[in-house]
Amino acid sequence: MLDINLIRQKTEYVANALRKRGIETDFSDLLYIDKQRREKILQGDKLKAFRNKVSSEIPRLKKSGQDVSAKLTEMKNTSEQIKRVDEELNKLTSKLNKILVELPNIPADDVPPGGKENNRVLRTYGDKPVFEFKPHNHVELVTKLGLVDYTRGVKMGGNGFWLYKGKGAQLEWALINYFIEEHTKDGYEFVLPPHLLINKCGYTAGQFPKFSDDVFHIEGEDGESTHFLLPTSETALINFHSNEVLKEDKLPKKYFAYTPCYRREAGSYRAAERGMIRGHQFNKVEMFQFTTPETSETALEELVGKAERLVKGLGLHHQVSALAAGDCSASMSKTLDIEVWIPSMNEYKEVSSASNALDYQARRGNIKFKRRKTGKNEFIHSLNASGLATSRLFPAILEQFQQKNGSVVVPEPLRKYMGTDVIEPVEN
RNA sequence: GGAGAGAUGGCUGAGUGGUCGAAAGCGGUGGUCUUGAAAACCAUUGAGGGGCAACCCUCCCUGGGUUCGAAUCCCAGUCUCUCCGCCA
Repeated sequence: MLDINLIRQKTEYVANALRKRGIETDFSDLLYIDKQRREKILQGDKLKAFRNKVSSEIPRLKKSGQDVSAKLTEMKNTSEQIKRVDEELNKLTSKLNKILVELPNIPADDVPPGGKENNRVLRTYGDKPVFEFKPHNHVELVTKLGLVDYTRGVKMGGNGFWLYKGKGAQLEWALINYFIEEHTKDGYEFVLPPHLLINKCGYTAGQFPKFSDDVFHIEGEDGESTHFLLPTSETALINFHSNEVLKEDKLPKKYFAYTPCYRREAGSYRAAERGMIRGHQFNKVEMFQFTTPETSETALEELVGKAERLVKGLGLHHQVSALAAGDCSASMSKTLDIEVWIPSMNEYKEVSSASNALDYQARRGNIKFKRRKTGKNEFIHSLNASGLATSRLFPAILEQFQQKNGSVVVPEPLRKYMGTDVIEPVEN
């Protein structure tokens, strides 16, 4: 949520910033409602001040034996007026919020304008592997190696689901273990949150109301959505401290969570993404930080650095990109992606997205900290970064580390969890 | 699933129609004392909003209602806790 005061005071600045996302906003309606609303507040406050004044006089007058019936009638009238004004005020407030809630975050100054095509590659690690044989794609590899079963996955979950088995399940779990170990070493606190969240959580994260259709909803007896399956544990973690006032010296708060992520991905099927590039469920470890406003920028660098170290540790060729404004999700002011090379697709695919939401989510979730110096409560800044999502790493590992004989070399950090250095083909 | 209890400031906890935004304690902050610290003592200490300001308004789980006036009374809902039953 954007600050209405900012929109009121720097209307052009906000409009220009949102233009970078490719959004044309006309704030005249919003500002008009805002003005009306403040007038209503003033009107109501005056009436209430009057009511309070007279109400406190009444018991005194009664005690001294005076007749107060005229005042009582007058106050009844005043109270009715107040009720009417409050009703109008409520209408204006919800009108205002309805608009405000749908506005996306303002892109940071150093975020390039435009859409995907303006994403900038900041740096690249390693080189594209060169094969002296005809390399297989990951769908062929997982089948030959018996790691992932698409047919049986679909028997259970339907289209868009797969299952891991044998060494595949172990490899998947090894990745998660590797991440957990690294984050724990870095002092992040491990959280296993609920996977079903109440709708308020989606609102705080910025997922709702606009992108409510992207997630799986759970309906109650009346057919209304009561919960939803989290599309990323960010949605859970941002709510960890909702409606709390944190102590400044306890910041930054650093967490990480492991959960599967559930997404509808309606209409996003692409033949090029068959395999495990895009499914309704995938595993992800997510890092999260609550920081003071002045430290969120360096926190973002820390998160990107951490995610990058994990990919480097696996020895995968990858790049880091700065997303253009239009490619950043609505809640985020700045996003850096880490993309890993998938040889068969001839493409880099996202394995981590690190973002700074500034106070956008904090406003929605009412998350503050007490500034020691001033004693005032301020909104915290929230940041999140995948660390990492497995569903693209798995194919990348198989494809980048495949051998001529069809086996795959296990990245060093995973070997202790796998109990093997190489995954060999199996009889199916 | 059945029965009961409860929800008040950072925390504990008083308050059952009118100087209650709210006692008291703890905690926090500042100070006195001390070589320093502790203890003790003194002072101070909720949040949000409107207004240039003086100042005013709102908030005692949420939403309605009664009343001139509600933390306090009534209705609905949410959540928490305890006990019983059932189940992983």
